[in-house]
Amino acid sequence: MEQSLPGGSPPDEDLTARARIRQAALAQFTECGFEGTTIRGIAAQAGVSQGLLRHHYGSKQDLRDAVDQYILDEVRRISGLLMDETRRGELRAATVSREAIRPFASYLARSLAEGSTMLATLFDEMVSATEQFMALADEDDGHYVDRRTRAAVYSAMSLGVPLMHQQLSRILGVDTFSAAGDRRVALALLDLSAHALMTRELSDSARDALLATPLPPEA
Amino acid sequence: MEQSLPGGSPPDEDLTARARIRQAALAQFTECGFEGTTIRGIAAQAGVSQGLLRHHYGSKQDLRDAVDQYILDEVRRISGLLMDETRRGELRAATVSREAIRPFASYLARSLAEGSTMLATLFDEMVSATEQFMALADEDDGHYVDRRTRAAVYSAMSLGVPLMHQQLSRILGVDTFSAAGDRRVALALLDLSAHALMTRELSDSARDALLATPLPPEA
DNA sequence: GTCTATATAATGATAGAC
DNA sequence: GTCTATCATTATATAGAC
Repeated sequence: MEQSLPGGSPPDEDLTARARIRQAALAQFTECGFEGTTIRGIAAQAGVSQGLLRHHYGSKQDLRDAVDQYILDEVRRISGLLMDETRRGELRAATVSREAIRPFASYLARSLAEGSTMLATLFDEMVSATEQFMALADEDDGHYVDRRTRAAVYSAMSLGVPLMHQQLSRILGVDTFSAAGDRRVALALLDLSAHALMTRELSDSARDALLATPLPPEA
Repeated sequence: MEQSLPGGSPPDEDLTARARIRQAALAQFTECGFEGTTIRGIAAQAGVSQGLLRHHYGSKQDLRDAVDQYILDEVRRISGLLMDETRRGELRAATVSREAIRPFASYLARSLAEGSTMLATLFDEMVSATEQFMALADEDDGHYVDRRTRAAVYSAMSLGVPLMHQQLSRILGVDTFSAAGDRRVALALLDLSAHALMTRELSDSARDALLATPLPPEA
C-alpha cells in the first residue's frame, strides 16, 4: 500500500548527485523564487560544485524546467491516487495522499504564480477536478456565474494557502508546513467548504449592488 | 464623494519625479517581484536616471520599504472606507471602494507572499475584519476549528486570486485585472460565499477520516 | 534635483584538468 | 562524474559635475 509515496522529500545523503541537485533546486526555488535563487546556492545546498550542476542540467532555466517536469510527474501521480480514492469514498486514504502532496504544493503554487506554462496544465486539471466535484452537489440554484468560473476562482484561492505560508503560520502560531499545522489548515478548509459565509439574502443584495454600478472606463 | 480615490494609478507625466519613481517601482515589483526587478528598469520606466532614483530613495531595499509604506497607507485608507460603507450597508459604495483597491491588491498579495513584515499588519487586519464578519452570520454549530483560524485561512485564500492572475485570466478568457474581469471574479467570490461546496454529512465524514489518521512523524 | 561616469560586487556561463 | 579556475555580463552602489 505504501508503494511509492515519497514521505517527506528524503534529505538523504545517499541520493545521486543529480537527484540532490534537483532536491536543492526545488527547495531554493520554493523559498526564494526563481530570480532570487542562485546556482551557487543550489550547488552549496546539494554539496556539489557549480560545474557539476552545469554538467547535469544545462542553464539555470533548464534546471527550472527539469524541476517543473519532476513536479508535474509527481503531483499528477499523487493527485491521481487522491482522486481515485476520493471517488471511491476512501476518505482515509485521501488524507494520506494529501500528506504526500504537501511537500510539492508550495513549489507548485509559486511556480504557477510566476506564470509557469509547463505547470499550467496542472492548474487546468485542478479546475476541472473542482468543477466535477461541484457538479455533484450543485442544484444549480441562484448562482451568479457559471460553474467553471467558480471552480477556477476556488482553485486560485486554494493556492493562496501555501503562498501565504509565512503570514498564516504567524497568525496561527504553528508552522503550516508541519504535519500538525497542515492538518489544522485542512480542517479549516473543510469547515469553510461546509458552511456558507453569508446568507443568500446578503449575497443577492451585494450582487445587485455590484451589477447596478457601471463599469469604470479602463485606464 | 470622489474625494481621493485614485482611480487607476495615474500614468500622468505631470507627477513629480519622486512619485513617478514610486509608481514605476510599484509596477515592476508587482510584475517581476523584488529580486526580479532592477533599478535600471524602474528608472527607465519612470523616465529618470539611476542617479536620481538613488538621490530620492536610498538603496533598492529602501525603495521597497517606501513602496510598502505607500501601499500600507493607501490600502488602510481605502479599506477603512470600504469597511465603514459595508457596515452601514452601503453595498453600492463598497463596490466603488473595491474598484479603488484593485490596483494595489496584486502588490499587496505579492509582498505578503514574499514575507513583508511591514505589510504583515495589513494581513492581521484582514483576518480580524473577516473574523468580525464571520461572527455576524455564525451560529457556531458544527465548526471544526476556531473562528480566527477560519478567518486566517480564508484571508490567505483570498490573496490567491490576484497571485494567480495569469492562470485565472487564461482559464476565464478575460484579464482579471481589467474592470470587467475583476467584476466576474467578484461575482464568483460572492457566489462561493453564499453556497456551501459540500454537504455537512460529507464534510463530517472527511473530518472524521482526517482525525482518525495518525499524524506522520515530522521529517 | 538631475544627470553622467565609474567602482565594486555578484551572477550565470564556460573551459579544461582529473 | 566531479572538480577548480576564469570569463563576460549585469547589478547595485558611489562620486561628482551641472
